[in-house]
Amino acid sequence: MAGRHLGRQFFSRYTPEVARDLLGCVLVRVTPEGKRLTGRIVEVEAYRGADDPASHSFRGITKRNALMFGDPGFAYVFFSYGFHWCLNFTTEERGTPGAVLIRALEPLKGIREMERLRGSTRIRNLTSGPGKLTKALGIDRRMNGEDVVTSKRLYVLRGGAVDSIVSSRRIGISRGLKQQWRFFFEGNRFVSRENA
DNA sequence: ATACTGATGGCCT
DNA sequence: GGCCATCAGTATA
Repeated sequence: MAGRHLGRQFFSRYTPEVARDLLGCVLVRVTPEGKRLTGRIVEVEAYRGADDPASHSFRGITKRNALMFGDPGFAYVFFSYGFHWCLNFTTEERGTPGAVLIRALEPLKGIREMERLRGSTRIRNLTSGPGKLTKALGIDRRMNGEDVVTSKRLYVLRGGAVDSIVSSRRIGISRGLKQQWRFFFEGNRFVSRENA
């Protein structure tokens, strides 16, 4: 393992396990202007394949979801509700679909730049949702397919201390309600919402 | 505090 | 043509 960088093998596991282990890790985004923006991951959701009706990959491979079927450790960025981008990291071995949606961050560094990109100075509102955090980090379709294991502009550092973890149903879906595949830090003020 | 709604694009049936 | 892995604003309490 090279330093604190998350490696390929970290992502090459059962998706809910990867999701839980991503909590507390630090997401790093280096913008085209060279600004380094970082945030601690405090809320995630796991999505799998044929066993998960809420997943984009439930019905098999398509042009959009192909990354979920490929190698682990890549960014899967999709466009949501006509407005927002959502950031995921692919998981599981090649051929087994999976991805972890990054739902909320606790801003650490580059907060001034995040405020600018986000058009808001309310820190609690900066990255407390999947669409908010992509805007704050300047992430859009250009990051789709980025190899997070080798990238210099989008990667993840192993976390330190871990708080108390809670799980719940996933947010904003109507199927796959039985899986408790949303994980977040209990009581963290940057989580998008406490209950589901 | 919670509830509803409009905006808006792409994917899938 | 219907359905979203969302957010901000407005309305009601």
